[in-house]
Amino acid sequence: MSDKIIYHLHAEVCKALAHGIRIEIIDLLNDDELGFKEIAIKTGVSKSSLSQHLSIMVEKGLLTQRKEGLNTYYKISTSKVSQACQLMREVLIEKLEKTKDLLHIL
Amino acid sequence: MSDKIIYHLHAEVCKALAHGIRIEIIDLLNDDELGFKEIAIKTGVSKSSLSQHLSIMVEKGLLTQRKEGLNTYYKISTSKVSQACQLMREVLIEKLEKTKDLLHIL
DNA sequence: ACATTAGTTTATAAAATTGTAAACAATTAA
DNA sequence: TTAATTGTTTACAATTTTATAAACTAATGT
Repeated sequence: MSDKIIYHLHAEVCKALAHGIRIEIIDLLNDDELGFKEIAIKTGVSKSSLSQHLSIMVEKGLLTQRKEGLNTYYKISTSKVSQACQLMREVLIEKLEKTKDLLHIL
Repeated sequence: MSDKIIYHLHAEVCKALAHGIRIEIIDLLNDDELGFKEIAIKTGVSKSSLSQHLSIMVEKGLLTQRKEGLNTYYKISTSKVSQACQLMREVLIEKLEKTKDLLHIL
C-alpha cells in the first residue's frame, strides 16, 4: 500500500480522537464498558449526536459495540487507544506548564 | 479548569495529528530534526501549505521550532508524541488485520 | 541600496465536520 | 396488533479545515 494512503488512513484513526466529546467518551470508557444511555447522561449529549460520535469511533477501530436487546454497549477496543489518548493529554499538560512558566517570568 | 474545557483542549492537541500530511511529518521527524525545505521536498507539499501545517503542530505543542538565519528547523517536542502516533498506527494495523480476517472467512 | 532566498501571512473558495430535528428501524411490552 | 422504548439514519444549515495563490517580512548577498 502506498505511503500516502497509509498516512491518510492513520490520520483517519487520529481524527476519531479529535473532538472534545469523543475524548470525554474515551475517558468514561477507560474504567469499564458502558451502555448508550449511561454515556448520554454522563456527557449530556443528545442521542442523535452521541450515536454519530460513537459510530465514528467504532468505524475507525477505537471502540467495539455490543448489542443486547434494545440496548447498545460500548468499550475501548484495545488499551493502545487509552494509552495514546493519555500520552496526548500529557503533551497538553506539558504545553500548559510551559505557558505557565512563561507567565511567571513576565 | 472545567472538564469540558480540558476535553476540548485535549482534542485540539489530537487534531494536530489528524491529517495525513501531519502524520507524515511526524514520521519524518522521528529520526531527527529537519529543515523546512527538506520536509517540503520529502513530502512534496507546497511551502505555503507546509508552513501552515507546521505552525499548527508547533502551536499545539507537538513540535518545536528553531530559527537559524533564513532557515527554520523542526523537531518533535517530546517522545510522547511519537509514542502516541505509533500507538494509533497500531490501532489502524489491528483494524486492517481484522478486516482481512473477515474477508478470509467469506 | 537592491536583489535574492526562505518562510509566513492573508484571502478565499472548496471540502469536511458538526449539531439539530425529524423520520426510521428493531426489539420488547401490553 | 398496537404502543413504547432504544438507538440509528438522513437532511440540512452552520462552522471549521484545507489548498492555492498572492502579498508580505526578515535575513543575507552583491
